[in-house]
Amino acid sequence: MAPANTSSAATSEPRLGLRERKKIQTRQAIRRAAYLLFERQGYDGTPIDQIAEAADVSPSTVFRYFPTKEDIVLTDEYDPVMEAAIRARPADESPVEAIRQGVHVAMRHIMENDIVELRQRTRLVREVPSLRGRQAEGMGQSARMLCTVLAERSGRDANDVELRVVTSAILGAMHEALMYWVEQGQQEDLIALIDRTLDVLDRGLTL
Amino acid sequence: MAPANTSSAATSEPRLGLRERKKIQTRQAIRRAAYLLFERQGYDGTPIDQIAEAADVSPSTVFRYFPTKEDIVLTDEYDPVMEAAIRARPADESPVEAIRQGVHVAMRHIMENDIVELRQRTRLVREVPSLRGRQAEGMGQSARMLCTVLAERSGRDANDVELRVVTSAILGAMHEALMYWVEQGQQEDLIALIDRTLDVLDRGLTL
DNA sequence: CGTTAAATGGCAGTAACTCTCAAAAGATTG
DNA sequence: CAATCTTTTGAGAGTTACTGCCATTTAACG
Repeated sequence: MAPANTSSAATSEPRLGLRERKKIQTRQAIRRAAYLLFERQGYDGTPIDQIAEAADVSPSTVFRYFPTKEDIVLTDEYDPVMEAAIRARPADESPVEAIRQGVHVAMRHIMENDIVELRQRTRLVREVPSLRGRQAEGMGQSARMLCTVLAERSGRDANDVELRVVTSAILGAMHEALMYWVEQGQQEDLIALIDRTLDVLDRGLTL
Repeated sequence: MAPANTSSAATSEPRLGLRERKKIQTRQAIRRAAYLLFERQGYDGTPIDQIAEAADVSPSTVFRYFPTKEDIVLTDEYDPVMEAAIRARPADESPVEAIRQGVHVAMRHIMENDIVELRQRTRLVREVPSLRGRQAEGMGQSARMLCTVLAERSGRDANDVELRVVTSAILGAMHEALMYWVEQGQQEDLIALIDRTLDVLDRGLTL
């Protein structure tokens, strides 16, 4: 199998050493193999050893790249994107509105690059309890990030209860919207759905 | 051991058989032993075998009572209490308000019975990632329950997106409040804190 | 008391990790 | 280019949560 360098992201970046390139490649190989096997025989039905074999690396290496099996599925690097997007918004905007814009940007980013993976991943998260649990962890991280950013904008402490409550509520709501989306067969316009979700929050959770 | 309970002794509750009583007893023994060991040597530092030994049962039995180690920590039976409380509220009350009242009732219930355990448990949940993840699962259950109840009141479908968003946001927010509470040393009045949290939601997540 | 059903304990097996160490491969310097 | 240094990899042994299976004990019931 030839490398085939599918990344296609205008490789104008600083030339990475061979080591770095191989690392990225291996990482991708493992994830690809895993997703394929998960699709075919389910998450729980796929032992790490088998993933390792399919990706042509040793089990040790799999664990080196992904500390837990869940991490193979749950790896998004969109937090920084969203963070940047929010920072770019005017400081007098309401938290909900700022986050709305941040999510819009991150969403467009995802849709362009790997919407297929988003579907697959969300489906897995929905079905496998341990993944759902792990993702909640990730949301905790995102929440802390949002708190920090919003704290700067509003001049509050990043540990302010109300601030933390706001971010947690928003993330909880959006997660639920995502789940709804996959349950419905991912037909709806995701951005519109998220907007509706944020509207509900905006108007004080009235029905 | 002689039966001794047969007729004369007014055994308070609907007379449980010896079997049932022993089961409850065993369950409690395991949990007590576990909490004690967790306190002393941490959650991850305490293998099931040790818990079994301390509770004077076999490891098999531990797994029979608690399908996972996490379940030893996370077992609350307050959902039904809250459900009943919400059902008792007038149907024209807003979701947030109804849940507020439901939480009040459940909280009082907890405070009277096992506030010590609440502290210990919440502390554990805060510290141990796997527990946090598992608890998120539990919140999912609670969310579905709330959806069902609120659906009846509002005449909506229990699967309505907005309904689901509302419950998820509320639960996410309350969870965060609880975390804040333990972080601050559990000094504040928990009920007041939760009220503040719900107020934030009520006014549309403005700061 | 004898029979039945449930709870228990022990044991073997699986799978997700963790640790350690030696070999292989990329980077670096003379 | 060779020698050395550093990073990545693979292999093996060990831990622990969990699953199934079967024999034994123990409560329930006629």
